[in-house]
Amino acid sequence: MGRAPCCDKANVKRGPWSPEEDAKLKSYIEQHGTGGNWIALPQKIGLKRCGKSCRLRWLNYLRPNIKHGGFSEEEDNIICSLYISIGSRWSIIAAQLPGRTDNDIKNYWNTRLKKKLLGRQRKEHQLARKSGLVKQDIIKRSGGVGGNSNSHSGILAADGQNSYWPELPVLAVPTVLPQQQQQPCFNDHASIRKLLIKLGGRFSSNHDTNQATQDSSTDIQPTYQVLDDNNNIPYAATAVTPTHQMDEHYSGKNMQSLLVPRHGIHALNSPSAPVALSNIDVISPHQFAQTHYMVNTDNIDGAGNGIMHNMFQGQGGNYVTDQLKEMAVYNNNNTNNQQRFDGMEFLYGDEMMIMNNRIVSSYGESIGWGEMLGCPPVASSSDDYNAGMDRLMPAAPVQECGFANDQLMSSYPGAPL
DNA sequence: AAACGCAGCAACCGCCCGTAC
DNA sequence: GGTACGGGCGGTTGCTGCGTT
Repeated sequence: MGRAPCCDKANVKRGPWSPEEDAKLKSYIEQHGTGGNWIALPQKIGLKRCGKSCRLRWLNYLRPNIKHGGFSEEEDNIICSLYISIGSRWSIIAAQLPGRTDNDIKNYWNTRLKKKLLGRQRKEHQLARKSGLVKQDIIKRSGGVGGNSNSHSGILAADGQNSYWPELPVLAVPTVLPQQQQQPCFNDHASIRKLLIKLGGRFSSNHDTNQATQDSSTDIQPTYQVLDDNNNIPYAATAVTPTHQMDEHYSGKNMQSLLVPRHGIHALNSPSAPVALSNIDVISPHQFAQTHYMVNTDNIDGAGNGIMHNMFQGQGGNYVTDQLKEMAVYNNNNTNNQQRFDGMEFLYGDEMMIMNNRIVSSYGESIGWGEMLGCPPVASSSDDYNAGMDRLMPAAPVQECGFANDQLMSSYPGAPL
């Protein structure tokens, strides 16, 4: 059944907004708010516009504190990191960048970042061809699945060099897939994400491509925790952003406002990425497994306590909270796995499917979530989970594990409800 | 100087989801 | 439980300005 249009298209004005229209809309909303009904709003103020159009105009342009253009390197990195994690969910990405709108970020991605990425990819490809044999040898010696200790590398490299993105574990997939011998095709999210992973997320011009090709597979770097004065782990942007390069928003006095509140959202046992839930799984498969699902949503205060409020002010606390809750639990739903797995093929090759919670590759192998991500496959309780994580990452402290609720804890992939 | 092509961005479109009835 | 409706979102379109030929 079709839907009735939200407005009479014949009688509404379309196209660019005039200053007069802007002024009308802005002054009305500032005085009266939206009244909870965008459809009725234009009639109230005598605008011949569709309600949806008014909403967009307000959200993307007239709303206070909107920033346009001038994206920083840090913002680039955050956008790319989140793109890897969650794909083109621009509204969630926008929630991480104060003053940015989803539309702005979407446009920026489509018109600039993607091209920037392509430019780097060409360089990478040339270098990869030169160093391909050497790299394979190093991967072989470094141990492959599980035994690869670089899978929980940290925010900063041991030598103090920036490691914008933590390294990803090298999985025991065929080292060179047929597709990888060709120029990648960037016609879908998955391909772009694969490239992002391959590049290690380094978009900064001060990162030369040599560095990029090396540290994605060869460096074994210690983990650094960035803690605040109260031994809390600050905002997850540190995972993608060296502390000394963080912009003012994420550093110094503002850092305090970004701290995860006690008993709030916590990334469990995440050595390098203390990930506030909203940052989801910015980084490594370890973190993808852990931070994505280990969420004590009971303690998320949608009304805006602590980090949630500070990060999402103006976004509607409950909205973001709900988004995050959704992400925290989705993996319990097999039907969602396929959708959510889109773009994660980089973990196990291009051809794969999910059968009974196991990922089956085109190579006839089957691994569980936990195995694939280097995590305990099943945690039936918080103790089990912690034990498993201790085994895997003994050096990584558990910060404020929010195990107030076993149900949410069990949303770890493969865990029982 | 004119024509053309391209990049950037604002706005629109259509679908999905949550909610009220 | 089914339907209608509004809000929200991601994808796409089309306009504008700038650079190149």
